[in-house]
Amino acid sequence: MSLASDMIRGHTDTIILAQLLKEDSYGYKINRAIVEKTGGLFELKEATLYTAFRRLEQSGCITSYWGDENTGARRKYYSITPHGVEEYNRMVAQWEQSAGLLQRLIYPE
Amino acid sequence: MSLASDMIRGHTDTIILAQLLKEDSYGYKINRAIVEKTGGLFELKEATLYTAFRRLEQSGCITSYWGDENTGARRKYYSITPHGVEEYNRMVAQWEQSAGLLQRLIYPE
DNA sequence: TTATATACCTCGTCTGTCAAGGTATATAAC
DNA sequence: GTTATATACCTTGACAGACGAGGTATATAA
Repeated sequence: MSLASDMIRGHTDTIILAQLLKEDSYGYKINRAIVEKTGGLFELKEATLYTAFRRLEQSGCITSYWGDENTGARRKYYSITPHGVEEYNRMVAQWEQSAGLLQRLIYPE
Repeated sequence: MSLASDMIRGHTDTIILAQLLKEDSYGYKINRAIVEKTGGLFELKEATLYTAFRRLEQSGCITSYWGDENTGARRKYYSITPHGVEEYNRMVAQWEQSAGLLQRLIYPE
């Protein structure tokens, strides 16, 4: 595992939920958006991405439906649920808190 | 695992090295310093702490020696090595980069 | 002698990540 | 026609870090 991944570890769900706040989307597109936003510095590995979708759907944070494209590969779309929005807000608050803690901890004195 | 722990995951080594930059120290004291610095909001679990010491010593980032207390429980002191300092600097840079990436990723738009 | 604080350690489990593999559709190149 | 690339989904098995639960030992205070 790369160091950057270890740093992002635990935030995968938050990142995905953030993408879904704006509009429904599907795995491939979400990953492209992440790569673009970070200027190619970060991407979610496919296995990680689809594991996260399963986890989020099981916990009621997202729901899914198949798109009705009549051309190209099929797409599975995801929607964020009200519970997902709550969880998102909670996770962002957690991130802000733990980022603050780390700032205090990783610099000497 | 608590959410906060998952956020800190991967930063344990950096936190420990940061403590050792100032002076040699031992496990129990390092943990107390962390609890104090974060106002009790975070602590390293003992199993995590001693796993990290083993990992850091094996990778040449720290060395250890037994203290010569003639009272109380024995203490195992750790020193950061030049290689450990390098690693620390690398990890801090990584943290700063990934914190920036996350800022861009966890907020919509 | 019982409790608390200090101080160290290990074992086994859990969870998130990811390499490696797979399937299927559409387009462009040769 | 077939080979390559892009799109788009998925699963399996292994790995690594975190940690609950247990253990050992010393000193002091109740």
